[in-house]
Amino acid sequence: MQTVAQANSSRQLVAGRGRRPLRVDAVFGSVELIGGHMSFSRNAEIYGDEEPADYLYKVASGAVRICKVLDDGRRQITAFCLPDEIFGFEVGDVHRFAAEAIADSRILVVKRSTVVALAARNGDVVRQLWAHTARELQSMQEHMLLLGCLSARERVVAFLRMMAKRISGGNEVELPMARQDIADYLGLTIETVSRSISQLASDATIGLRTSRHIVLGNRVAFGQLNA
Amino acid sequence: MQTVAQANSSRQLVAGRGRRPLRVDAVFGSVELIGGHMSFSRNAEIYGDEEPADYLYKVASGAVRICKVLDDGRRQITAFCLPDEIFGFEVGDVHRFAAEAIADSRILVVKRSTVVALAARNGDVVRQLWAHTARELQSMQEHMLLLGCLSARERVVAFLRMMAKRISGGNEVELPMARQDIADYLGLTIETVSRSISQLASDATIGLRTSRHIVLGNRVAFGQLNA
DNA sequence: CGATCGCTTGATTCCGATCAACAGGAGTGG
DNA sequence: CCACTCCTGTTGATCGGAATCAAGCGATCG
Repeated sequence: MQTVAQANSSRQLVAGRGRRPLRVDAVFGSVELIGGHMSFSRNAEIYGDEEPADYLYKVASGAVRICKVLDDGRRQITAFCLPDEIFGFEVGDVHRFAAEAIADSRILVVKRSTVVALAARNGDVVRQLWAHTARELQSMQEHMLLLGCLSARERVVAFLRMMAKRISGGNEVELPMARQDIADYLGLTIETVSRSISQLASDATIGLRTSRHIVLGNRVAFGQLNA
Repeated sequence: MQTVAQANSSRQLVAGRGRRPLRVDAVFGSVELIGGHMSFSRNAEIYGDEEPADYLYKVASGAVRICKVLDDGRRQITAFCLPDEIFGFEVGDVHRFAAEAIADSRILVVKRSTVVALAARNGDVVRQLWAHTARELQSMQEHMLLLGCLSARERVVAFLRMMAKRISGGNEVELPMARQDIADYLGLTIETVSRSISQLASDATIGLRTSRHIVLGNRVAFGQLNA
């Protein structure tokens, strides 16, 4: 991990002092340049709910879940973060949700103070942070639609389609997360997720190479919300 | 509705040219100064899903629902907007959800281009927009927890507590929305909402002055997530 | 006044949760 | 190596909470 002073000199490198203003991705694309990196093994906590938010993170490899657990053990996963994606930056100074590694992961880290200092001087950085928050907001809204309206089967189909799009862009996925994580993301139980996937497979709506390796049929790959 | 030129002169007024930088609320607090206003009757659409996002709105009186309807008629309300609250500003140029008046409402309106122009020149404006988006994100995440984890009764209690806090700050609420809106917000049916409220009343967990006027008992007013 | 709307309540159905058992690896240690 | 356990995922049986279907009530309105 670097000091703020070192990060500041990096900032000038990134900003290209005296040249054009920072372009989109100037911060997020350059996390590698100004931060350190850490490794987390499967199920390790990256940060906890209510902990101070001192860092900004970017997935280098592996995958991360953003979640919160209620007193009685019920858990909701609000998002999965895949390679190249950013997480952990809060407007306040405390994390509202926890972040945990789904698989063994390498995570890039930048001090929050570095980003804040950057943002204080450069409006484009703030614009990027804002745009990033707005994209997160959008996917949360989509997810609320899923949680509020869709049946179990529909949720699983929507999930598989989304993961296929995000991970491979095609119609074949290697899921990085366990069934329990899928269940907690979709607001279902592990049994219901497993059953839904089995039924989709026996419908030939999807193909199951292994339990984690799934091939989407054309209906699922290109259809609308309903399967 | 004013022109951009007029709005720009307002900007200088608000910014206090040559003085301190814009304070928090410089944009949102001054919507009255730089925009127009419109009236909407109950159930009127303020803007639709997929429509161009040309304006930023602020509730003067009444209340608004932010929602999306699926092809088959299933509807999810993602948020309610109460007096003094802002809605309708998107990062992209298209609305992702519709906005409709819940009750007869007066809505203040500012052209998006005005805000964008302001933001282009003033970093604090961007910071405010970002902070606003971040607050929205936070409440969406809380709502996902509700939709993914809570039982019907728990959802209704959480909803009543939230509305009481937002509207009166105390333990008594006059709900501005119909049961159907509550149901679509909580991911339940109207019958389940009605039944839950009736049961809470017969438990003496809440008091029902009228169907919309609700008094929260101390357990509900100050308790945690579970009722 | 009938008609519509918002809300409530009752009866029944059904989807997903729960409880329970088991199969296939992966890792561990003798 | 095998026996062992642990972990993940699947499947079956049953239960229960919320959805659905249906009816009725009071208020508001044309």
